[in-house]
Amino acid sequence: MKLDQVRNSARPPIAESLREAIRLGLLKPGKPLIQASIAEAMGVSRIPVREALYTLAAEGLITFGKDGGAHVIELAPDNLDELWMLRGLLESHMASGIVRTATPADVAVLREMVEAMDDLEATVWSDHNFTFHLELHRLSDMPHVADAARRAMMMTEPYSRAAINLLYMEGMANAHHHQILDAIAAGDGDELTRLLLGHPASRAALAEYAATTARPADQKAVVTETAQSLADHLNA
Amino acid sequence: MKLDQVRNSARPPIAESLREAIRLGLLKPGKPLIQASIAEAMGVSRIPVREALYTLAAEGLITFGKDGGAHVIELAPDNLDELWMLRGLLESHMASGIVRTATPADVAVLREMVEAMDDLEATVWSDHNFTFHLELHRLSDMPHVADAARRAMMMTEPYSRAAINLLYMEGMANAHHHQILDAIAAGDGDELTRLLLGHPASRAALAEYAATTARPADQKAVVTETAQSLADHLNA
DNA sequence: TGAACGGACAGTGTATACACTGGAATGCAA
DNA sequence: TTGCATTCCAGTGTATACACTGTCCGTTCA
Repeated sequence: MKLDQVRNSARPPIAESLREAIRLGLLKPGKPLIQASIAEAMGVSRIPVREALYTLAAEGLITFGKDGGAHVIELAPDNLDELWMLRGLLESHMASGIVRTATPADVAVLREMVEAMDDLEATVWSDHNFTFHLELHRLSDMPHVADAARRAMMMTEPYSRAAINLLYMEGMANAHHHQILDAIAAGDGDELTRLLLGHPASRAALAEYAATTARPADQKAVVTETAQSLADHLNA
Repeated sequence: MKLDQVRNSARPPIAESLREAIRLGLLKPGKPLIQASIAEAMGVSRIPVREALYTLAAEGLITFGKDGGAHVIELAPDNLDELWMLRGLLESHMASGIVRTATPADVAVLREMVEAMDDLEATVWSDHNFTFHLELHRLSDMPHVADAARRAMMMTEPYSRAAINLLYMEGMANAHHHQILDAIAAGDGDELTRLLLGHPASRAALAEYAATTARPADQKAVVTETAQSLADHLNA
């Protein structure tokens, strides 16, 4: 939902900074999110901060503990498996829409993205991967399915990033992207469906990683300055 | 997400009343939701009302227009189709979990629900149908998939209810429920998957209805008193 | 020693007050 | 009558102030 187009509000930037900080693992799972600290970091009162927090809570990125305080969500390996599977299910469902609506121009854009990723190191690679999948979602022309998929992707992203870093499987992932691209270019919906369901190897790798640590690791990333300073302020 | 267990807050009841009023069609799509009116109806200030509104917005039940005001979401026929399909997709994915975890006691509970629905008139039937599906979701043991399915179901519910009323197909729907029940009792995951994807007849009926009117009709329902009085206050 | 009490404190929940904005209503001139 | 400027107002955004609650820690008493 494009909730972030409100008239003259300080809330959208707050929510977006928090989302980004969580997604990039700058704010670790379980970390308490103190309203006053966020307010201070963003230079506003607690009112818009609270509203941003409730938005994120409904998005599943944070939860309110028994103490009433907000915390970055913690995912058990089971949850990670489920969300990873869910995202594959939704993306594979989008395949038919993608092959239906993708124009040659769209394919060209995707090709550019995929080829640019061939040369990236793992850390920055995850950022591009994220964008690539969002673009696929957009092309599906199924806004609600895409919304659910994005939600699942946002929740798992900190863990996925860490797994990518550790397992260094971006070579494999890039091959996967090229296959996706070819299927779209060929208009082969069945093949695309199969590809987007997720290849077993990467799911197995992630599941293994999740079963052992289930915790995001520190990593470099392309970060907005406000998200970075917000995270710094909260982690201090 | 069980967001509604906050310490000592007036917000959860507000959000729940609004959800219910929207789900039951007491508040029509497009209806402006004036913060001050809701606050007055619930006997609180605008602050907790605003927070409830942002929660519902993230759930997709309301949107904020260009004027900055909140409105009950309006769904075009395309969106309805997509959401019905999405819900079917998610529920069919849950089939394996349901047959895995459902105990004989669970099946007995479901049987009681299904048999009770055989004798209900269409208006109240929808309420029980809603509960029945939530129970299926719970049994799936896939909380995040269930959450996405519930979300889709909440969004379409006002329209579904109206369609059920108009098309009076609850006989068919009840037969469907009995089949679902049998598949669970038999532990037949494949059959349950097929059933939960949605039978074409009902989807066709819904789609036809959506294509013509795409608007919920007035109807009787089992309503919480607070939701009813809230809706009355806002509709006055 | 150990356990119960109590007070400071950190943090959340929300009512009130005020600033801002967009649109509708009003009034005036041509 | 129409066009336009001005005023008003309904409604939102948010800062401030205060109430409440749970927790931690020191103190006191058995």
